[in-house]
Amino acid sequence: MARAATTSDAFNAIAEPQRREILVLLRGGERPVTDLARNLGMTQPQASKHLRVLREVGLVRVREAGRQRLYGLDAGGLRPVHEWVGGFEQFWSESFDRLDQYVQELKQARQEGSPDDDDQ
Amino acid sequence: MARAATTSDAFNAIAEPQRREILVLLRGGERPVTDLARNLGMTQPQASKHLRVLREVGLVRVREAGRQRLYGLDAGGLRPVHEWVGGFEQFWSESFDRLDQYVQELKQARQEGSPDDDDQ
DNA sequence: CCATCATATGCCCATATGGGAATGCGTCAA
DNA sequence: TTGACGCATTCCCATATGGGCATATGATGG
Repeated sequence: MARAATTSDAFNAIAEPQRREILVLLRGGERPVTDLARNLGMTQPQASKHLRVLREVGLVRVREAGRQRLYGLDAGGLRPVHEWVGGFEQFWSESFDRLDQYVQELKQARQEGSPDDDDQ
Repeated sequence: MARAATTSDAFNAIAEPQRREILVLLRGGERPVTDLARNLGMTQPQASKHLRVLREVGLVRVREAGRQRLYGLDAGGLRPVHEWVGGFEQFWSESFDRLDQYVQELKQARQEGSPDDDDQ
């Protein structure tokens, strides 16, 4: 096998720097392909290809607008990534002495978060 | 060019499922290569290769222990990933209560970004 | 209906990947 | 010293990538 498909995962999709840049740009609102391409200094076909990957993974969404296709952010797919990485937070917070504080923050985050609670 | 090197980035390193599993296992403490390989159902050479990538990106650390090499987590490198993805949190948390925070970040992003912008 | 703009695709290529298998080493036990 | 163990490295291979370029498809304006 070769490397896993970029479209297999949000993890794989955001492994590409340019795709990350696209997502960041889209945070500012919907944009047509050409606009993205210009702003990121890439050719239109390249932008289209990256957008396709992002679309297949469900990180962006398209909306037809005349002869343009407006791409918009659909960040839901990033949530799993955030959660997975978050599972390591305690390991990069330097002092293990403050483990209790960590737990507190966890609890607090829980209160703020949606009422739905399940843990991994 | 082909795809970016897996060793170029924490983003790229964790794009591989098996590498993610390794990291999760290491959360439980240091482990020798063979142990990891067995636990994850992969061959020893495979484990070694993955560990090498993780090492080069700085996500794991080795410690010589007799004829074993104990690999341990060094999660610091995951922090940037967590932060980057966290920048999208407001977009998947449906509560608009945080709208103000969103606006703030938007402003900040604008300052950082190039002033050049035209619209469709 | 035709010229043009906005996108998506198709091709070709160089590259690095992850898998498999074999092997090179350093370390420890007898 | 010899043999077994633990791990890293090297080769070979199939695959999909991202880049560049040309072109097909669609919608728009005259």
